[in-house]
Amino acid sequence: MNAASSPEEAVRIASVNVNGIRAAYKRGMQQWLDGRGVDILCLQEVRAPDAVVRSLLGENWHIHHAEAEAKGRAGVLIASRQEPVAVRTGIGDSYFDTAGRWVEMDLEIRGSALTVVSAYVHSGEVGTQKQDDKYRFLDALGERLAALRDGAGHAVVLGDLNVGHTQRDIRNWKGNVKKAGFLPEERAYFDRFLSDGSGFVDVARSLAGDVDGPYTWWSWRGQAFDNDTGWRIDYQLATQDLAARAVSADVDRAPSWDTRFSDHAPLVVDYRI
Amino acid sequence: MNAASSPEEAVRIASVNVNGIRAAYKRGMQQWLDGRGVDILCLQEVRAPDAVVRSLLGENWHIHHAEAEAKGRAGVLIASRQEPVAVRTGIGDSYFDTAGRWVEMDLEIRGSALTVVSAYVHSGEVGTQKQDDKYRFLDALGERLAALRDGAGHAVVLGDLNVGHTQRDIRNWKGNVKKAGFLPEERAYFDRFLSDGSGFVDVARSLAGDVDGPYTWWSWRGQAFDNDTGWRIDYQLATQDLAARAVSADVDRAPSWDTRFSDHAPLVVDYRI
DNA sequence: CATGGTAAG
DNA sequence: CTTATCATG
Repeated sequence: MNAASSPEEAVRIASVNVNGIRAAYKRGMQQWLDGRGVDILCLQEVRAPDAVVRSLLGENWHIHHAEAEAKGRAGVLIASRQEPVAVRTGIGDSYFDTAGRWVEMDLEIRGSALTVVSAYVHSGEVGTQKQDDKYRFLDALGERLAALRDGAGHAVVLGDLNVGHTQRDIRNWKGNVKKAGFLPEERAYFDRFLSDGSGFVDVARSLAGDVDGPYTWWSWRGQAFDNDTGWRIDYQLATQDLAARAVSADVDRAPSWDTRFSDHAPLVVDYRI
Repeated sequence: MNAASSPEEAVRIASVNVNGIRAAYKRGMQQWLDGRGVDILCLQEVRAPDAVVRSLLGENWHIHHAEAEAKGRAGVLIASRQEPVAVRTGIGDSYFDTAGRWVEMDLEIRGSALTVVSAYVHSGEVGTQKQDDKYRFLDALGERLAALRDGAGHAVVLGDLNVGHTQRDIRNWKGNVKKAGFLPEERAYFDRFLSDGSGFVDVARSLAGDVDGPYTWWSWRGQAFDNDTGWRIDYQLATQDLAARAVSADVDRAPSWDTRFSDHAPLVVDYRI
């Protein structure tokens, strides 16, 4: 784990799929947060009513939270130490307006405009409506990326995007080419999202280089965590100028199975703004 | 807790609402059973598939188990160390044939015929269908008691009958006169079941005498267990001759909250047959 | 293998 | 406050 506060002139942004914030807090998420000096905390799969979320996170945040219509499902939020300029809910396709999968926050950081998006893409399941919904959501995500790229300020779209982009992003890629999360059609979306000219950079991959992982999700089942049989499906996709200002990207993999507070690990990036 | 095996020439019959046999085993039911020398074990609210039940109880029982049609609900069984002469499922009213609330086992104990019934009466809820079902089940129970009384051998109808008979059977009877489990109409059934001429005796009451309790159920909530705010709703109703042969009736109240394996305590009776 | 909601107790 | 099931991940 890194220093307890972000470096001078840097903003620390963390993305975590908490898989139920109540369970995560029971398992020690607060201790992680206390030691991490996060400026902007972005969560996915919050799975709790707003009042519960606010009482868990405490008073010292400006929270923008979008619950799903279905109780106990999905839910995304952005919690900022600094007051936001604006907040929005919804990816632009009204079909997803009550899905609890997309929130945006505009901030002004030392004179620079920054838009942060916390996103939770569908898990999907081949041959079901869920997979259709996932593609439709990814379509909308592509459109929103283009609009953000064409905007004035910095932007970072982060969260659980539920797709492994390349063979380096999944431990057992050969066994998963027909599974939701590593389908060729899903991966092609990410080829487009991250192509030259897309205006966006996969910050963790850019800083880690051409290596396997680092993974951000491991099944609870079996020995997946202990064997590091994981998937890199949590991302921070930053506009080019912002990505160039990223000085570190860390996956806070827990030291052991029983110290995990979620099946996902936090992805923490420091941006020098 | 009593001696580890039943006295010579006595048969030890235990009744327990386990509130889910899997949870009960996790909480240490096996240790209770190991130390108790039970000859005939009668369970209610088993709430598990037959294969799971048999693997938990092990090989050394003759088990007659009636699951409910609805998975994870109700379920009663009788497990005997000795091979039964016959087994039956169902109280006689076919409406309850798949309810998982009534099983019978005929045994021959040193030349005497003994019928054991494990019963799980509905909890009921005032003003709902559940209360109607409870009364209908109690009607059938009354008819079956009469038939057993008129039969040749000994009989004991035991289990979670979900009614407190008298003011001595509920800690807070005044607060519960309008609650299912202590309604005048429900209590009147027990007046009839246990009247002179009914042929049946409430063994635990008969041996305990005119005292408060001993209770057999305490809500999981609050301090009900620690304060002994309980209900006596688990019974062994024995035919007169058999009841006269009961030498002890013990409620195995756990020493502390966290050593309970169910919200009900076992009711263990030794019959000198 | 975990999450939360649910019906039931 | 606990049980098991359920849909979801």
